[in-house]
Amino acid sequence: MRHRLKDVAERAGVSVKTVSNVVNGYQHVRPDTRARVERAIAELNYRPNLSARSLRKGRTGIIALAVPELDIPYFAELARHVVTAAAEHGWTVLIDQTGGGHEQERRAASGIGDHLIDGLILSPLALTADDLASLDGLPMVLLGERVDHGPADHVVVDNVAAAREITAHLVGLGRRRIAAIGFQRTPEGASARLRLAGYAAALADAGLGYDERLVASATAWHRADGAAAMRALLDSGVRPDAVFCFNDTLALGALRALHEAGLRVPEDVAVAGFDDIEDGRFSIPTLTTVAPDKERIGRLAVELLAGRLTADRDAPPRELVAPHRLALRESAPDHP
Amino acid sequence: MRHRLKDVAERAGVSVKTVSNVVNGYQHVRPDTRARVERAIAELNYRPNLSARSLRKGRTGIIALAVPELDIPYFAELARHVVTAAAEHGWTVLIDQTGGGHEQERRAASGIGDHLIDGLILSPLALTADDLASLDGLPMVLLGERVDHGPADHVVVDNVAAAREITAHLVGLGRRRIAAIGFQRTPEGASARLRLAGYAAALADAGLGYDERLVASATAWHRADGAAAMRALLDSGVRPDAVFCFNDTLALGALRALHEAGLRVPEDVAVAGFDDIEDGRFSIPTLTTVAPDKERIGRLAVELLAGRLTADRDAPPRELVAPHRLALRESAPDHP
DNA sequence: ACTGGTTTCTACAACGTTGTAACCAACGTT
DNA sequence: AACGTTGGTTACAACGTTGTAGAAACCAGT
Repeated sequence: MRHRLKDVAERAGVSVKTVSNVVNGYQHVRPDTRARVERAIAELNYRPNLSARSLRKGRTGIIALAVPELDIPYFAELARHVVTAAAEHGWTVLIDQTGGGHEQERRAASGIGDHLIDGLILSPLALTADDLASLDGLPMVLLGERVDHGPADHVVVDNVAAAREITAHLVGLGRRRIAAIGFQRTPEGASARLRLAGYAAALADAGLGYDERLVASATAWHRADGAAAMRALLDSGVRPDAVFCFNDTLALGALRALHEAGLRVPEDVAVAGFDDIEDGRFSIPTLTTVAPDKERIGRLAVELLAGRLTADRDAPPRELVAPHRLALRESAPDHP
Repeated sequence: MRHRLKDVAERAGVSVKTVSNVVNGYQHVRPDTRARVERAIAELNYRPNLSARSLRKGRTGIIALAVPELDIPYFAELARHVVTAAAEHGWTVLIDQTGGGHEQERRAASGIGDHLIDGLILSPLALTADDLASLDGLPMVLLGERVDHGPADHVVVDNVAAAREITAHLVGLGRRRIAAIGFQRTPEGASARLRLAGYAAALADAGLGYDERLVASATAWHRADGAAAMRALLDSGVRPDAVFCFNDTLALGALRALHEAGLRVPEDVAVAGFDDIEDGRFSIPTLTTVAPDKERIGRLAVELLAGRLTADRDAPPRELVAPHRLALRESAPDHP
């Protein structure tokens, strides 16, 4: 049922290579030859065999996007943008879930399907600079935190600045006991550390002391963890009047815990998140958050990868900063 | 930097095929030969070239999962389960977003990367039986609605029964003016039609009339559509005391619209959804919903595909029904 | 030593594609 | 008329792997 170049060639009465030339849009083919070949292709419903093509060319036309979890909305939204941007380059995107595990990220980085992908866009949680250094040269772009100036391109948002801005916004609302949810002591917590730094900086800017008891950690960044952390804060008796959660799912969990505790948002406690996921626009109350430009992040990542794949294979690693803005909604509104 | 079987063979002092045998776990290789080859493999960090392997074997080891949108949480969650189940069969899953468009689904079904994937799990919105019939034989499993007994395997949930049960639950709460959100007149609305049928059946069971004005349509099934439909219902003056939304994101949007209208859930209006996405466990209020066994759906789909790929290539198409249950939460609680 | 069977290994071809080099024909230029 | 140039086409080899067939070595059991 599947036909090959040879079948098309026989039917069109030309050589195999001529058919190949037609398929690949080679210029110098006589119009009537081209027409004959195209008719044969259509009649046989010929489709090129990509395995053979990529064996021959050394390229597959597939890039991989490896994210910790697809059912974290931020990554799902990001995936859509990467797929869109990649499509413009004629690439198919293989989406891989690493689960955030160290070993799985290593596997992803070391080539997933082995020679199956031309490049990788990786959103690492657990990968270290050593890991990266030990990998043979699969062109790679990292999203999120830089892995200590590892040897790969990066697309980042300015986590410190963003966290500082949104914390400052809470300060501007007159809040004084501002908690933070999402700290992680583990090596995976690179983003957490940066966001905490921004939070602390904003407090210092405002002349507010940094109170360790207001900082709650969260192993993962799911809704359940946010709810648990919020409950812990409330139980500990440190009566916060605002919370900055290090991502939106944490914040949605916190909203839930506050609701269960009978506290009003934003009147009693203002809540802010990070990521600007779709849910936050419809939650009750809607969620104030840092909105990274995900579309831009996806596009920049694809373009960096495109660069690696064509021109500057051994250019020094670049780091691009994607813009962000604050999305002020009900949970911590524009003015007090 | 990339090595081939030949390089390993030379280093180990054996033939290329022997290395291939070692790599593929062939039994009859002398232990010391095997050890020598394995050392050479490790020293060279050899990785098989999957393009070459699949050209030779006619199999790639990749299956594709094509869903309308990844940032609809239901599909993201489903994707995770499919990936997990596929991994147990040694398959890599290429995740593809069709956008729900007719043409894109056709493209996905007709082979995405062309010879690149061994099989396809497709969650179609717009595909018709004619489309399927016209496709050459890529092994395929369809999720969700059957496409009018098309020639492919299916994994479904019993939409009519599930919708009937959850509507009956609303009836059981004493609600009498039960609205439905999510109807679609387009060909894409197969699920919508089944769920509407279940809704209507439950009303009939309870001796309640079917009132067309209580049925709101929604082009897509996003939060924004749910909110808009809910607002339209409220504005139309048909004062519903319950709403069955055809999926959870619609329901979350409806919750939002009810909140903005100053109505209490469930006191004034009970709300039920369909899908049991993570969000619904943390929304305010938490969401009563139909919980299809997504883990099972993913697993069944992979196993049907496995069957197609090995034994029964031309067996008659099978349809498997995945179980579902009701998850009763605050938005339409257990008892009135 | 001879048989038949198994284990261990190898040479070769083939999977379907494209890059290379080479060919012929037609053309315009000297 | 000889020349180079370009357009259009083709034969061939190669990409890295594995299936096939078979050779060589080994092992009993006579």
